[in-house]
Amino acid sequence: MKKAASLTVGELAKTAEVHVETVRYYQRRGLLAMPERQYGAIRRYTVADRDRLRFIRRAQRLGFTLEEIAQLLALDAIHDRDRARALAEAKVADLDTRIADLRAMRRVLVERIEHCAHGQPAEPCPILDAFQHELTELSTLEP
Amino acid sequence: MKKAASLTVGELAKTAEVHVETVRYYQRRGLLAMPERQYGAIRRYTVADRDRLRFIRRAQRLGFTLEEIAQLLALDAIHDRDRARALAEAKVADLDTRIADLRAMRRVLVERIEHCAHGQPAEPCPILDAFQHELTELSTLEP
DNA sequence: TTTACGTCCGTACCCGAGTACGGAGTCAAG
DNA sequence: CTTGACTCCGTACTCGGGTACGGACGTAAA
Repeated sequence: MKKAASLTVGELAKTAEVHVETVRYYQRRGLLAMPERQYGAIRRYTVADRDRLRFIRRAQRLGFTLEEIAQLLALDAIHDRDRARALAEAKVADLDTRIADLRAMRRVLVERIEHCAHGQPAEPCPILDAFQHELTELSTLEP
Repeated sequence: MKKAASLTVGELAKTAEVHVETVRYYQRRGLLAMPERQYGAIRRYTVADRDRLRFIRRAQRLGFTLEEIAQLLALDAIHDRDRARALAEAKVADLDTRIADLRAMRRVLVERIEHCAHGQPAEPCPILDAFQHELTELSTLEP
């Protein structure tokens, strides 16, 4: 059986695989709430905090900035459903663009690898020549 | 008819949509060669430089760091075919992971949008609750 | 109840990826 | 042959996303 988890900042950081300073930094940025300290005691965190922290890290790996992640997290709290949906839909469109670009890049890379495997050993393997020309029509992400 | 292009750094920057300082920065980082100046004259660039510059920007939008891009560009110059292929294959694996993560994120977001559209207007639209739990099994990118 | 380890907090520092600045040199059009 | 725009180059600054440091306080186990 597991107790209703109450974590110190160090435990929180460890289970979410970040440094304690990072937790504090996210709190300063408003991405994470700072639980009240009881009677000048140390702060206690919950598994919800840990999940939120993990979510932030995943989103970051996917290329979202902390600013964008703050927006994503804010959807949660929005009671204006239309606005929440619109924001979420914009994020989906963003994801679609990224996925398409990555797939295009992958396609070219694989093609070049095969080409390289079948070529004459004497000549160099110009894996990137193709990039110069074939990726020209990639859709552009918003700036 | 087009003349055999020879660009100044300003023209180069403009056609690749970066700032002049960025060109200089990439040269310092070794991503871009610095053409010789003839007799203390100003430097002249070619369309190949422009293409390389554009490639760098595209790769960057896809989430590669300048360091990684330098590696990608280096594949071009490698005559050790096995090594070039191995590097390219590692990049493909990296792309696969990123694509999978983005798709997982997209799936969850779309599902939540639909859920939100069908729910009772009175309750909040917890678009992100799902993220907390359903994205837990996302593959992790290398750190 | 002391000792060792953790928390709390401010402040300072670091790295990646640029951006800005300013003085001297280059070049083309008038 | 001068004027105005551009180039060259070093150095300094910015901004996002953290890391490191250090002194004072909290807490659990010996």
